[in-house]
Amino acid sequence: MPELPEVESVRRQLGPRLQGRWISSVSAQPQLRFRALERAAGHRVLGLRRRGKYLLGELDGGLELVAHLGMTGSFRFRGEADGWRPDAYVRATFTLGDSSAAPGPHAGAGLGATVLDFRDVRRFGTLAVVPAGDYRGLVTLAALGPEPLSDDFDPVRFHAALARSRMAVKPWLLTQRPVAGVGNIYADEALWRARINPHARRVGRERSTALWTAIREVLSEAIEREGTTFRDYRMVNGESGRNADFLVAYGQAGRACRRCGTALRKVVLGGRGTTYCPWCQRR
DNA sequence: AGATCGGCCTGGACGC
DNA sequence: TGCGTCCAGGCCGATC
Repeated sequence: MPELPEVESVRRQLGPRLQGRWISSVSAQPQLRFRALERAAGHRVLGLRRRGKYLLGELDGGLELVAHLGMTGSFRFRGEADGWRPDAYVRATFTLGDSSAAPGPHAGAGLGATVLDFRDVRRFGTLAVVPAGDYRGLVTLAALGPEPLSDDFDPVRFHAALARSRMAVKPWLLTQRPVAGVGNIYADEALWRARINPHARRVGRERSTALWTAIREVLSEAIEREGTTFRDYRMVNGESGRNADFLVAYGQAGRACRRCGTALRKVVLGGRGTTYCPWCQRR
């Protein structure tokens, strides 16, 4: 399930390949979560940024291509990465023209055209073309918290927000409001590291600072390993991330806690599987 | 207004 | 073998 490190790994491979290129055409299956995709045709990609789990493609003409990988979304270039061929799960296809070529109906349509496929088995992914920065209808993106690896993510403000919230700390993290890009895997990992019970509704300053640190560490380390692959997540070059072997909480229920040896417990919290150490992370 | 819950979507794991 | 059931979970809209 792509979270910040996975999306960042995709951005690093995709960005240089898209920058400066024309989108000559777009085709897509009708999807509930696709919006105005055809408006991207004839526009040039000026850059590819990431905010939380969102990829933001800056297009000329004041447009923006917003992409969210959902649970199973991935981008692949046609014919690359061991001869990738589209299958029934390719939901959208972008045909790209040269950096130098003028945009138009034929640009990039000839032999050697670069074709980018968006594959998404479970259709939880989002693709939308909007006026730049206009996130009406993308409520999570519009209210997205600070980037965890930037100076905008401040431990004092983080603690103040946590103190104001009356939610359990884990579902609160997953709202994307206190910090952008933390999903189920890295929430469990960070809470384990900071020794905080995922059900906790009150967290002291010391512990909240530990959580602030843990979030940054867990995400940075996962980026270095190019993300966590269980089954679906792949980078643009088709390779898996290498972080799965380093998880100490998520998916480890029943195994001995690395700190104290207690069997890790799995519960459902806010509708999501949650694994924690009932001893180290006691309330 | 903030918190909570159900729906979306599909393949794979599992039980009988 | 084959069928049915359950699970994974990010985001969004409805409801409390």
